[in-house]
Amino acid sequence: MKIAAWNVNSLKVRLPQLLDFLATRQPDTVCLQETKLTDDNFPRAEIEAAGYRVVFAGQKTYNGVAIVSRSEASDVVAGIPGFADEQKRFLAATVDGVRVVCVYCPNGQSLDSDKYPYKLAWFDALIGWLKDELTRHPRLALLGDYNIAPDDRDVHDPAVWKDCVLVSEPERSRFQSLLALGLQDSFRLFEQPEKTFSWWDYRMMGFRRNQGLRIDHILLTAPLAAACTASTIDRDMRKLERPSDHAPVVAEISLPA
DNA sequence: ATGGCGCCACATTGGCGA
Repeated sequence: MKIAAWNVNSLKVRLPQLLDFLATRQPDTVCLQETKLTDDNFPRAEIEAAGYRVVFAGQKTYNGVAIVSRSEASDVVAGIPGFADEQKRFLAATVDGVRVVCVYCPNGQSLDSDKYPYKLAWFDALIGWLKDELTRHPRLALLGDYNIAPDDRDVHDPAVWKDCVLVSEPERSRFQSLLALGLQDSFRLFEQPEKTFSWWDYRMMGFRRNQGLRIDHILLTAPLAAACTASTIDRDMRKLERPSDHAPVVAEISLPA
């Protein structure tokens, strides 16, 4: 199966690109972030017409997550259980026997912002929930926009970004805690070209100059990682007219029947 | 020069993203 995560930065604007992505890449499951749509405005009919099902949790203007899948999603959970949060950033569902967890992790804005401790607390809640969830789901994939570049290899200019939000030690420590739960970074299971990123600033020709960060990830439990045959970042989607600032992250998994 | 781009909304400017 092919699974993907993509921060679309407004599904209203990016719907034609999503439909193109579904048609040309033929993924089985796609986790979307930053749909920026209330549920009553979600383009369910267009996605279903493309042969997919979809579950979603959205709000006006900001955030919003969705899981698009060929197969039906069951046991859908919106919001991290036990963590009170108005922001729609978390959606979990079981698809094809895999627990799919779609996350739009907080950005944090800057280390001195109120949004920064919220980001750390949000990750702590996610980690706490996962610890329990993993006991029930040996096949679990955590996909989305983590807003963390885990390593200096994931940063175009580590000196410029040193100690900034997205790379700070407390954030990277949260990412390491996810790995300590037994999850594996699918991208790093394979040899990868240097300076491969998933996000590039719209400004200053960030994409043309490849001034980016790798902040979108697909983490897999051991049984899925063992069955993972490829993990890539689909840079071509960033080359389109009016692109999202994020490119989709893709993992291919060959599970025994 | 702390800007630069893109998206959204009680819009023609400000909040936010990363």
